[in-house]
Amino acid sequence: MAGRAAVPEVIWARPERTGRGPKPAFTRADIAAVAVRLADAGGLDAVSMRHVAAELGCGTMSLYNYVPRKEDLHELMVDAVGGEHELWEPSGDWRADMLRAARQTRALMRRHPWLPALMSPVYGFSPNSLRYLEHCLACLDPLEATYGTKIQLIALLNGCVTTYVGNELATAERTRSLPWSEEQENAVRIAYLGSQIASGAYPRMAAAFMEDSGPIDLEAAFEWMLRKVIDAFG
Amino acid sequence: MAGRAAVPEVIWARPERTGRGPKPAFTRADIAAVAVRLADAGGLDAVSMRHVAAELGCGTMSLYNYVPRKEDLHELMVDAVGGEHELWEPSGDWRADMLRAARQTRALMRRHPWLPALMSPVYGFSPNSLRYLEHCLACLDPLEATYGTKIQLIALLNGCVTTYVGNELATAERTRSLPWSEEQENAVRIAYLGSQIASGAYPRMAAAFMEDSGPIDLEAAFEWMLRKVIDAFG
DNA sequence: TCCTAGTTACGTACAGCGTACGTAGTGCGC
DNA sequence: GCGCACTACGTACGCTGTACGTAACTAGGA
Repeated sequence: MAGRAAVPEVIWARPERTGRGPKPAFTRADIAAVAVRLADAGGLDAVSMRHVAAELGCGTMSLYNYVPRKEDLHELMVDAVGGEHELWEPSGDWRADMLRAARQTRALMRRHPWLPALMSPVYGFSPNSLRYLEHCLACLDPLEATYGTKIQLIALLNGCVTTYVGNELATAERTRSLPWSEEQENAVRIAYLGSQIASGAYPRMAAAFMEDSGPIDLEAAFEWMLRKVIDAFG
Repeated sequence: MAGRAAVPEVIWARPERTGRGPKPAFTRADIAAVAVRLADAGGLDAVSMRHVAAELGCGTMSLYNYVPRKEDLHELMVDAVGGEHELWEPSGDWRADMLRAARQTRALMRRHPWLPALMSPVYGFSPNSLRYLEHCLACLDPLEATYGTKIQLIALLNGCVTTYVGNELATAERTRSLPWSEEQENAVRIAYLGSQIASGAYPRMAAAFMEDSGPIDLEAAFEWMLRKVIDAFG
């Protein structure tokens, strides 16, 4: 009879404390905050059950009283930073509001570079995710469309932002614990790409390389992408 | 002096064999094929260096002669399945060609459900990725735009497909090694979502739930999303 | 032709991971 | 006040990636 439940559980459905026995020493918010801090400082790899427990000042296995599986810890983290979303009074211009939401999400992800890697539709039910989704729907009130369409718009936009920022951050995160720098890694990859292009097998890529459109403006590219997606909805 | 290089390396820049010493027992293609087979059968978790080596019939550490880091094994895998892309003669209608490419990518990801998780811009330099990118650029010849814009279009489209299919597959992959089924997990999450919505805190989500738009047609939603994005480019 | 240097092959070992399980101790509800 | 549900946590298992050392092998240079 001991042991973990053999049936799936949503951590949000599990009450934080049940009233019997010693008072829990921490809240979920405490735990999430510690995990987020560790991830911000040392990347997702720094978030291990042992490490989080040590930082909280308790034994490793005690953590399992609060967080049945590591995945739930991730869910707590996503929800915690989701709380950083600052909502606003919908302006009546849904396009502008969607832009604003996307920019905010991007800022959030740059503050917490591990976030894109944890983004999963599975985590879409956390309190702060629901709060954010409801807010976006409110912003979309002026758009004449079914809720189904609106939710698709939100999902598509979030997906694009996640992909976009994830790409921006991928190398940085990847090289965090490696003995060489992001610049070195990029240089090596670009050198290889150049050698391939020089082989003549990829004429259009070669042309793209020659195009020399000046320094890439990540900011502008992001805005451009957002507008394309938003415009697609009328 | 012994030990691995302290400088980044691209596996594709490293020759498959150098001519001295015993002949290698396997090719990269062999290794990639085994890893892909394991991942198809048991998910990404089944792809460990030990497991792959065992399947190849060699010692674990021998594998490191071919693949310096596990990450490179992933890169091999992505490239290997990228080879499954069947290219075609550009039709002259770039919209149709992009649709075709996206559908093919989706099919590829459904055949190899671990693929979305490994999709990273970092792997964009593998031979088959370059081949695919060049092909897409050829399809976009009729579109009047800079190569920079075209590459952005391709990236955006790939990102959307990855996000979309990744979302479709996330739960399935996640529950693969769990003691309960995808359906059970979904049921629990939806039950929780329902309880939250019933609380009245999310009126628009409640309305969305009530909307009852009939059974969700994933296929149609995917096509719809593609058209939206493609149409955004004119 | 032989020698040697660069490879391949692979066993051992280490640090770290998630977490199952067992055992104490604590305090609320009956 | 009794009992039970809960917290706390040490130990242990099987797994991971991979550093390192050693033995076998073979192509290139003398």
